[in-house]
Amino acid sequence: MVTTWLDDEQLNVWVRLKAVMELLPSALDSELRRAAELTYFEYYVLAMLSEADGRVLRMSALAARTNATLPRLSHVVRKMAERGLVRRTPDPQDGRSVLVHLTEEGYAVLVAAAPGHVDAVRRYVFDRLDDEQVSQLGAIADAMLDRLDPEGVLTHEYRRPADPGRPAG
Amino acid sequence: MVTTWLDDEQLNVWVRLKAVMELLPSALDSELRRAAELTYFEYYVLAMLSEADGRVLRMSALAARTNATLPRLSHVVRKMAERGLVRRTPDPQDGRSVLVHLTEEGYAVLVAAAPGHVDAVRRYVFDRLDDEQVSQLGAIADAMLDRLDPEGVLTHEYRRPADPGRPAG
DNA sequence: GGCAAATACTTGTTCCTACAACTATGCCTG
DNA sequence: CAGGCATAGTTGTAGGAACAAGTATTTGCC
Repeated sequence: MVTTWLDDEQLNVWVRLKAVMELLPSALDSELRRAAELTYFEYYVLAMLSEADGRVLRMSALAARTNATLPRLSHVVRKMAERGLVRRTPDPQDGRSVLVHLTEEGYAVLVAAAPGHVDAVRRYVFDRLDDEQVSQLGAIADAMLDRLDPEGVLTHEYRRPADPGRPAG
Repeated sequence: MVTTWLDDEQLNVWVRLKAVMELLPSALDSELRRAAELTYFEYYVLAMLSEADGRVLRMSALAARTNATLPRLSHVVRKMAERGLVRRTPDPQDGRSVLVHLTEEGYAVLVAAAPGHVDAVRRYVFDRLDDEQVSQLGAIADAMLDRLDPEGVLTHEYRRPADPGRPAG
């Protein structure tokens, strides 16, 4: 371990980055709960399913895309199934696996929630950034992800030219 | 509500920013738990106290600096007091308030944990960024904080010229 | 083809956090 | 110098996530 301290500018930047990481997710979570009775996490479960072929994913694939542990996802999906947002079926290919399907109702809930969520993302993130800063932020995030997620599990296929599928966000 | 969709680049950047916000805090939390038996939150409780005059803060001031609710902080501080990391005393100025003091032991734990934590921050955040990107990131975070924390409660005094106090992180 | 190991999930427990209700102290107003 | 209101914390309860253990299915190997 090298124990080099951060210089003053780095320390300053870190304090602000840390503040953003604490405030932004909870701000978005609040808006989703209020407007759509969805948690931030549940929203992205629906979003990931909506982007998948046939709107179906196996539990483990869904867990990877949402950065969830399997136990956590299992509990959440059970409750979402009780609400009718998703449906679970056994995988005919592999009896150990469970397929999670996005229902019509779940898709409708996502479509209803998406504009408000996207609007919140714009307000909090993009409104005050010019085009150059947006592309700078992309490069910076990429650099960090080299260390944090070298496999690109979470960025999925978003490191290639953008997937225009809607709704995403 | 305006319901403008994000353009492709914005969507791409958002996916990556979101990934950073999910992975980075938990990566830092893991390292602190492993190396120092401190949560990310507890570490910053100690850090905020260490930077305060006399290494003392009132509960409400500490809650503001750590972005915690008072109930949450109350529980955590009670446990940290049981471990001997902090000490609580009534405020002679105001009988409603409680002063939280950093103990020598708490300071020692912070000093022992800081190098590893700072090292992790460097590895995950700064190592792959050049000086220009660091300053870009500072400006970008500032822009977001205009909306997220207009009062600057969390950035405290870090928007002014850097406070060289060590250890911070 | 049968046994061991690996995979894919589920269930149960524990810890942590948020929200709500409560207590105690200080302030302010008539 | 009351009575009412605001402030500062604590405690209790309920929901969410992490970790550990258990179940079922498939795969690999002799």
